[in-house]
Amino acid sequence: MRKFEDSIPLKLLKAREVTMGFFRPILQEIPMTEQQWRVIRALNEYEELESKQLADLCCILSPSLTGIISRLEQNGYIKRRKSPEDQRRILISLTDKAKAMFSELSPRLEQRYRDLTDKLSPEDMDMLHALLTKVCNIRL
Amino acid sequence: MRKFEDSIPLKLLKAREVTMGFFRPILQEIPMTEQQWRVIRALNEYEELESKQLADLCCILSPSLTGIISRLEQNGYIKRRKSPEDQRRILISLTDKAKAMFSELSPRLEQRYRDLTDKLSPEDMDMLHALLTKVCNIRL
DNA sequence: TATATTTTATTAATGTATTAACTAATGTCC
DNA sequence: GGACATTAGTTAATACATTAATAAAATATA
Repeated sequence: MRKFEDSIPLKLLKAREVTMGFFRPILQEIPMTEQQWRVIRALNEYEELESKQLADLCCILSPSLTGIISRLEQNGYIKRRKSPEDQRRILISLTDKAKAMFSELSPRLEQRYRDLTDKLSPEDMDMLHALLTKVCNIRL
Repeated sequence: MRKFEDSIPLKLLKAREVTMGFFRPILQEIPMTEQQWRVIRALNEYEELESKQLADLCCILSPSLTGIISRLEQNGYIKRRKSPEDQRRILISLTDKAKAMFSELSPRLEQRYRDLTDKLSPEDMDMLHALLTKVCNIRL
């Protein structure tokens, strides 16, 4: 039988832990959780998003996102408005404060990302991206 | 600048979500959380473990493990005793009830694991294992 | 040997994960 | 136009994640 440590889900978890170790110290300075930062980063790229789109992109379930959104709003990092066409939908975007914070933090985090990816060869990185994409597209 | 979705940590998270989707329905029948099952699986393989070893193997932080252990104990799945040499350490092992439950559940979960890994070629699986091992060994 | 330091495990406080149940708005069918 | 199902978002309940602080046992040091 396969060994405990040879499980793909467990190795994915550990790998993620290792990689997040590169970024957590910087995020703590704000402080900002990794989930909050994921939301900020997605909104920085897509300007305005519905709650569901945000959940999908960030890999966060709706009930969790509800709390994350409201905390980010309390801290002045995001704005919310109802969609004109569909009153159920909520449209979310960054405040100027969030954009400023993003500009401050982003370069340092990008540098860390380079530090991280530099530990693997470019070929390994490409292969890793490709394999993870394949895994993400597996359907039960 | 690299796109939001191209982040390795995010892809690791999504890949893990996809893979866990194969097992969650079965664990829910007990019910048993994925963290609890990870602890059960580790103990099934190593017989008896200290709390810290368990945390390391399962990739669970000590404060989380404290709660998981006590819940598993309440449900009659694990036993705990103090280490004779070092009164700080706690030694944890499975009860007969847990071993029986493991024998019941394990074959179905192993089948799911095969279903999962069969979606990739053996070469891709080997490559994925190798790359994840490399990532896990990266040090800040 | 008394004190300081380190280590293991826990507690506390806040935030997120997961499932189920719920509300409200939209869409569908007749 | 009203009963129906569908969808987006929230609430509730329980479990886990993360950091900091703590208590107790072992170790190191003076």
